[in-house]
Amino acid sequence: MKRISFKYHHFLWRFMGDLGLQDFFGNYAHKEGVFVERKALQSNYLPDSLPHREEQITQIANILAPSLRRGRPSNVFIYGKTGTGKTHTTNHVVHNLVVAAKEHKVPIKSIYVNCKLKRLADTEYRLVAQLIRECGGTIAATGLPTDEVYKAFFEIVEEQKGLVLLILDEVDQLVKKAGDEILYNLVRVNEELKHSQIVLLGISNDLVFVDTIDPRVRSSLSEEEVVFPPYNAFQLQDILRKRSELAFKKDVVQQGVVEKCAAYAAREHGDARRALELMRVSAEIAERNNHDLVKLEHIDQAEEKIERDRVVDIINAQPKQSQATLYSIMLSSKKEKRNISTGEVYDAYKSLATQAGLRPLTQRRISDILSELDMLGIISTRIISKGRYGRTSEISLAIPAPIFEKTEHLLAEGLALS
DNA sequence: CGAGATTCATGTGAAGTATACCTTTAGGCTTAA
DNA sequence: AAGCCTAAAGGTATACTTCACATGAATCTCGTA
Repeated sequence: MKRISFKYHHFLWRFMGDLGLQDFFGNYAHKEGVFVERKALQSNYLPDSLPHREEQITQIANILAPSLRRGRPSNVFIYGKTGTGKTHTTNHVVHNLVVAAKEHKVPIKSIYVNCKLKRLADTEYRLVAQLIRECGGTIAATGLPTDEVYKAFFEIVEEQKGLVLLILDEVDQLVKKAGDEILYNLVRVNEELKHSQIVLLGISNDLVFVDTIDPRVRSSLSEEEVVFPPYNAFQLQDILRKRSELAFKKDVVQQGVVEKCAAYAAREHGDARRALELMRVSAEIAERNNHDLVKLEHIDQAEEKIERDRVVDIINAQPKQSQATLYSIMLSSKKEKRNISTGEVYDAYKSLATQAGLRPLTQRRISDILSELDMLGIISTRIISKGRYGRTSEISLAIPAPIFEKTEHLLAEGLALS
C-alpha cells in the first residue's frame, strides 16, 4: 500500500468516493456494533472515578494539598506494578489540584513525562529537553551542553513564578539507563530557584528501585511514599463492569466474559490496563466478525492479537541493527531447536548484515543489543558456563510460535528489501 | 581421588572515535543613509 | 556604517569500537591415599 504512487492513490480515492466509499461509510454508520463509547476502554481514557483507589487518592491529595496555601509539598514517590492505576490516579489528583489552584489564583503547573518512551526521554539530555518541550519551549535535539539545557529549563520554570509539579512516569527506567544524577540535579534546582519551586512525583514499577539510588537523592526524592497494591480479581471485575457500562450497548457482553478478563489480568499481577485492553480488543474482534455479542472465545483471540501487536510494535520501533540481530536469532533458532549461543547469533548476524547492506557491528555492541532485546521481553537470555568450553548466554525467543511467523516475515521484508 | 590450576567463549567496564548537530564568531557582501 | 548571510571554529550527545580484564564450571594436572 505504501508503495502506491500518489497519483494512483488519488485515482483510487476518487474512484471509491464516487462508487463504493459512500456506501461503505453509510453501511458502517448504520451497522449494529457493540460499542457506544469505545473510548471508555482505551488505555488513555481517564474515568471520572477510580474505584478501589480511594486511599491512594487521599494520600496523594493530602501530600500535595499544602501547595494551595503556597507551601511546598514534599516530593512523592509512587510505587506499584504496571496497571495498578498509578499514572491515572496521579494525573487525576494533579488535574483536580491544578483546577482548584486556578480557582484560587494560585500558580501551579504540572508537567508529565513518561521516561519509558524510547528516544524521547531515556537519557539525561533528552529528558530535560522533553521537559522543556512539554512546557511549550523549543530546544535542539542534540548538540547543546547539558548544562545549557538545564539552564533553559530553569528559566522556563522560573517564569512560572509558582509551583511546578514534575511527574516522572517510570523513573526507574530512566535511572537504570542514565544514572541517578538527573534526579539529584532536579532536586538541587530548588535551592537555586527564586520565584518557583519544583515538586517531583516519581512513579516506578520497580519496588526495590529506591534502594538502588544514591542515598542523598533517596532522602530528598522519597520524602513521602505511596504504594499501589495490585487489584484483586473482584476489584478488576468491578472496574471492568463500570467501564463496560460506559462503553457498550446493553446486553452485548456474554455471561462470564467480564470474569474471564478479570481472571486473566489478575493472573498477571492485577493489571487493570491489560484487563481493559483485553475487553476492548475482544469486543472489536466480535464487532469485526459481525457478532453482536462478545463471547468468551473472543477473549482468547484478543489475547493473541494483543501480544502480537505488542511484539510487532516493538520490532518496528527497533533500529535496523537490532532488527537484524533479532532476525538472525530467529533464523538460527529455526535451524536448531535448542537454545542458541551468542557466538552463533553473531556469526549469523554478520552474514545477514552484509547481505542486507548493513555495516556489521562488533560483537561487543551486539552483546548490548541482545541485552536490550532481553529487557524488551522479546528474547530471554541466561548466562551459563560450559566449563572447559567457555561461557555464553543461552538465547531463546520469548515469542509464541504463531506470532513468530508473522514477525519473521516482517523482519525479512524490512531488512532484505531496504 | 580430590584440590587447585587451566581454559575457553564470552560478559562487561572504561576509554576512545566517528558522526551529527548546536552556538558563536568572524569575514564578506549588500543595503541604506 | 549597519545589517545580513555564510563558513569555520569550537563544543556536545550518542552510537559504536577498541582494549582490557572478569567470570565460572568442565577439564586437566599432580600430589596423595
